[in-house]
Amino acid sequence: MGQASFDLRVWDAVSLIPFGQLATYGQIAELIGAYGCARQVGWALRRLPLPSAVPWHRVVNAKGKISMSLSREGSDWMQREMLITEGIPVDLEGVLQLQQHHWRPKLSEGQCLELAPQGASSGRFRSAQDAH
DNA sequence: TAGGTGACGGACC
DNA sequence: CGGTCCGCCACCT
Repeated sequence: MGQASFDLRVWDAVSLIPFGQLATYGQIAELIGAYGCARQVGWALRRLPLPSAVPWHRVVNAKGKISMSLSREGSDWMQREMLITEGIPVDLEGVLQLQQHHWRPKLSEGQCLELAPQGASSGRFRSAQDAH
């Protein structure tokens, strides 16, 4: 059950990203109180059924690139198309101008999620180092 | 069951 | 800039 709620929290956070803006995997992890779990955010998005109303395409890696991978079976290229349609230029390597479109969530928005239930606490996510 | 592989990220060179 | 390592942990042999 734990994983399902983690996925929902990720999808909820991603849904907050405004049109035309971008967030990183790590940023989403931090937003839901799972600092350091960027990799799992990627898995949660991988589990998102497509097509979806969740703006999953607005999540890129911290290097300012779309994470390209054959294992994505084309969703990476779809992501590129969707971002371009939103007015965010992306080159053929998946590189984009993260700084110019980076979403800076307002404190109030983040608080809503940080206070959200952390699931039945399977103890899977570090808490000791959350003191970031 | 052990080991390899990532939709990650940060440190370091 | 690029490349390597490492911590992380879900998934898949």
